[in-house]
Amino acid sequence: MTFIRLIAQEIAQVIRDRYNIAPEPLKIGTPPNAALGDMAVECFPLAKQLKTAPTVIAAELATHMAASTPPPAGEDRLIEKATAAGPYLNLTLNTRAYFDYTCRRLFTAPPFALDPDAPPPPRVMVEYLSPNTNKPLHLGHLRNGALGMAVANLQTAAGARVTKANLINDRGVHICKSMLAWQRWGKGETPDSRGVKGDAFVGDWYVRFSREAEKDPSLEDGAQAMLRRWEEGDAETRDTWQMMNRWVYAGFAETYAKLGLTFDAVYYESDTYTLGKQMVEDGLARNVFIRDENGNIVFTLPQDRFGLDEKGAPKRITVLRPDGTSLYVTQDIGTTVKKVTEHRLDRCIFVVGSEQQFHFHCLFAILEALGYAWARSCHHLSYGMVYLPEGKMKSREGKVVDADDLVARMTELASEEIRSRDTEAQLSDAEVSERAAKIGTGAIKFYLLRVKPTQDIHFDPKESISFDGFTGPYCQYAYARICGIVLKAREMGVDEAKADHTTLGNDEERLLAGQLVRFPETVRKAAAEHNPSLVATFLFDTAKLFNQFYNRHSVIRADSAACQNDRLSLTAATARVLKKGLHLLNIETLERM
RNA sequence: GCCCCCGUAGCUCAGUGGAUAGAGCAAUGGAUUCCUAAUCCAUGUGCCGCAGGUCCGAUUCCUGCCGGGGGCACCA
Repeated sequence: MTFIRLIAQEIAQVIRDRYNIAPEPLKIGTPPNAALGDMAVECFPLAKQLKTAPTVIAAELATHMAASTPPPAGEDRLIEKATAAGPYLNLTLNTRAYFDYTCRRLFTAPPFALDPDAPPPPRVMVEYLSPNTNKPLHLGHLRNGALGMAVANLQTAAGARVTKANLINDRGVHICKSMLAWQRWGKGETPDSRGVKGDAFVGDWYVRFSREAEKDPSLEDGAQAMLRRWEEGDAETRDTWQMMNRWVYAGFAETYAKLGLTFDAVYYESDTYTLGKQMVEDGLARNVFIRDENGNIVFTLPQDRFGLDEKGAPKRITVLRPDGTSLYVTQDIGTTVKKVTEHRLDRCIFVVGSEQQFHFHCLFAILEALGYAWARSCHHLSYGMVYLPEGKMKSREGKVVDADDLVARMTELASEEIRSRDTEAQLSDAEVSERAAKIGTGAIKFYLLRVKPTQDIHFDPKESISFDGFTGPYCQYAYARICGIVLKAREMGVDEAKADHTTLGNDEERLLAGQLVRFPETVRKAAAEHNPSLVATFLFDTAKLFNQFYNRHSVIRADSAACQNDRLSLTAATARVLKKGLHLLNIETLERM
């Protein structure tokens, strides 16, 4: 049971005592300043329920609590004092119970510890990244990857059994373009012979194709012809395709490793693109689909959710062409059913940009019409675009922020920063690059996750990404600083296991505890809403509250041994929260910075 | 035309049906004999896009409008 729920429970009991009603779920907030108390109960919902002014209720509850019999000696009540302030009931918590919970029990309840009574965990697939194999990853993929990993981690924390999937778009005319350009102008070069990453190598040929095709439009026909040869299984075409894809995968693997992107299942569109046709045929036989006047098999979109078209007729989408060739949605029908069946999924989360919202609305409506009950728990995690100052990124023109370049640049910046404070040059090159990698990628991931997914991001490469303020490194730094304190304090014999938390209670300590105690609810909410930015802002606030505490109070130089132990205990609890939270965002922690 | 997202401080963004709407950046000044100054403290600005409606109370919910972005299948 989380701390906030314990508080709510205690208040609910008081309300039952006083009014003989079962209150609606209570909202526990924080008073505007620490002097008022640790937590606040809003009495507005009760006012509605009891048909009494909220100010009267707050006052009556405060009086009732003051008059009630204290618990037996040696047993702590959570709420020590309750004061009415207008429509609010402000609570001052029992110091010992408050900090004991914060420091000792925060991770003993869901979402961090399994509830023995919980039903079996749902099986959830998070599908993310979904790169094309004709070019390297760019900033948009970084946002997708950061979101996918964080959402998967949050689902796991919330008790799900998660499978992370990557559906690689390894076929199609865009890949043929890279192949064609390489065949025509590549002179047998390879990534090795040119000394570049395989994905960058293939991407260069894609850009080259686009440039050449502007001068010579017949190249487009050449790419189409190559796609036909690919579909016919032409050996030479397939060989080239496999070789170039292998180069790309080798490049991707390096990028994944740098960013900590991992997958439990990989699907290739070359395997799945013919799926779904049979399901469409079956659906046609069951009248889920109809054949239109042009011979297309079409699906009529439910009017209640999709409205009507400009002519006032129900909207339709084609799910299979007259010649039996499939479409985007055809293969997604097949692929989704395959994934759900293979992994016995209860839910599917698709991390894909907002420009594909219509597609997923259609896909889910079709799956539902086909009779799949799980279709209702499919979710398209739609996120906003990443813009550059000059507008939308365009791979064709090479107008993108390359993922590897950005990682390299941020890592280099971090590295300079580390060296500038390593004045005695004691750090080895290996140590510097290890720290720089964690800080550089941490900055990027935090930057991409700190805004809610629906928000577009305007990325300014000139300003780049900062290490100060609302950033990943700020949170990492607070953690590293704590590690320094813990190390030093332990050397001095300070022992948080001996803490009884009775010496704590100044404003900074209370505010910090009030923050830490809300971590489980924050994680739960972030998981439920698929919104990692809630965790990012929470971590920043936590680090900030810690820094404020740090600035005014010393652990090592505390007045008494008891206080040293208590403060070390609170400090260590903060470290656990920061570490867990950063890991949820797939950001690494460092013990020294 | 229809659908989705966004509109809050100079900039980038949080936020909530309820206490005085907050952070970061940028600017200015200050703090280190002391646990890491990638830190902390102080100083300012807001018709919360506009107009209605619901409500005891709306920046938050509803409707309409304005502005920006994305999408509207037979490309993926």
